Amino acid sequence: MEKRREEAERCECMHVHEDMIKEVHAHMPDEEQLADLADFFRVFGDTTRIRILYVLMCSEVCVCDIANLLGMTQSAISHQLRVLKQMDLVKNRREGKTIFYSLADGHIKSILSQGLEHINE
Amino acid sequence: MEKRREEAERCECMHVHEDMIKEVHAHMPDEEQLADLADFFRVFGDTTRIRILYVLMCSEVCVCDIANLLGMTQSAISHQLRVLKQMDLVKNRREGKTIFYSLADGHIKSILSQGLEHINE
DNA sequence: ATAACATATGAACAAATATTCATATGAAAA
DNA sequence: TTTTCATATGAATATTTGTTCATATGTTAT
Repeated sequence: MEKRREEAERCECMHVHEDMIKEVHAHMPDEEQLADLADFFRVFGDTTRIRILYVLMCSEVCVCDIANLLGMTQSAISHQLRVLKQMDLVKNRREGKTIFYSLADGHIKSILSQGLEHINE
Repeated sequence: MEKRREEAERCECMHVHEDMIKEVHAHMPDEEQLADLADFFRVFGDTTRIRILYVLMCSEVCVCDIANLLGMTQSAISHQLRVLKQMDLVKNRREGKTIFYSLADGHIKSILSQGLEHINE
């Protein structure tokens, strides 16, 4: 029976109160904000990007210096810098042939620190 | 020529000072910490997990209530709760057949808030 | 014991992602 | 103008990831 099949995946328990359901929905960010939040944190979810951010914490650096510092190809770094730029975590500035990248936002450092705090218990 | 090929990907510029290179490496977390950091933030990089965390901010809830609240299958929620648990973001407690989940850590809320702050500029 | 229910989990699949390779762009130097 | 160099980008590929489906585990009630 179809009905049984549908219900197979749903459990019927309901420990939660009516007003709690309302509270949850009241505090839940809307779909767009949720997506933006996830996108934002996903950027920090890659060691290459985190390394780049740590480099930029020290100083403004050009793409190829980052590549050399991290021992990776220019292309890989460039692709990741684009991701970081799209998320407004870094900004850049041209000087002749060279393009210098720097942190766009002061509290990037504090977000990474909080992450470190957590993983070090 | 092999040499040309190798160098094709590496640029030779070096705007960076010697002591800067040292400073970068001094401040850079080691490989293990980088991986842990990335793992930690990647957990926040999915809307389902973020939604679960927002639910748990309101109260301790059982798996199937979360599933019902979010309109998702029990299995999907269970898989994600495992991820959250592995990362020590949630804890659980058994009461008969039911297993109640709750936030493991107070500063999860503050991390999400910082994320929201950033995306709202 | 057996049935019923809440949760967990392994396998399979589709979608997203990071890197590489080859090449394009854009600026300075020759 | 042509070459050179720093950077960007599109396509291809391998890996990771989220969900589903089917089923296992573990607890309570019958």
